[in-house]
Amino acid sequence: MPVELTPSQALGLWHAVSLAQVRVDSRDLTLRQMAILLQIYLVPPPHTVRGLAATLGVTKPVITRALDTMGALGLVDRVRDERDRRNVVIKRTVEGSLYLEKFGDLIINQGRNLPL
Amino acid sequence: MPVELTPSQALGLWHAVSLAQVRVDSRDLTLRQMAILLQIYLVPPPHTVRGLAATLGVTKPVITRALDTMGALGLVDRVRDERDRRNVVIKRTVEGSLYLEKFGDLIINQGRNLPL
DNA sequence: CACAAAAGAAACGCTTGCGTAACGATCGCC
DNA sequence: GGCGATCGTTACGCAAGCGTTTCTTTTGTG
Repeated sequence: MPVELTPSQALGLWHAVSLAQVRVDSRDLTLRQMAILLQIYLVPPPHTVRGLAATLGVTKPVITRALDTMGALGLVDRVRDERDRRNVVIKRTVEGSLYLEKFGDLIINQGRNLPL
Repeated sequence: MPVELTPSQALGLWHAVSLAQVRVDSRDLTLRQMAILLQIYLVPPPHTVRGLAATLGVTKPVITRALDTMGALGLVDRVRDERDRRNVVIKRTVEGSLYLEKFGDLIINQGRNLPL
């Protein structure tokens, strides 16, 4: 189910959401961190460092650092894969789900209130 | 003209756009920087450091630094206000317009290609 | 004219992120 | 059992961001 947007709506929506999010939450995630977070929560598991790095087109340390940061914020969790102990499986958290749920609501509301 | 989105569409759109932007452009603007940039380009001028700080709910140095960075990237320009030389007026640039135009297209295309 | 107020920048010490390169742990396979 | 390959992390030197405070320039007002 595609979403059809005009250029003005597209940028206007991004503008309104960015602004609202900045005002409401001092956590200033980079676009990369946001992409990682959404990938983890919207795409079926399992997620690994290597897989995320390939998906995002960035190096592994970038993923490691983002997981450090977002782990400290409680947004994600890391668990060693017992079947192949070289791997780390990235887990979702309750707090992360809540964070994205609120963020989704924000998008919906800002979209609804777009100026005509 | 409001945009009606389901929770899945809202987060899915943000996910797809973030991912595509990360892959296509190594410039990793923070959410704050993006909010500032969009504010400058979507809201009628003039824009000042003080005004942006108030709009974003952040301190003035945050704006100064963001303008430094984005100025170095060619996305914005600063000009002293000749009518009140304490002020600095933030100007749009051709490169900044291009950047946002491409970004808008990206949003539109990702919205159009959202999974059903 | 003097002087407080205002705008923006710069300074300070700190934190976080970067890319590259090196590292330890673990696996698969001969 | 040994050994190259793979996975994630750590180390390194550096760039950029943060909040707070201080400074410089300019304005307006008594």
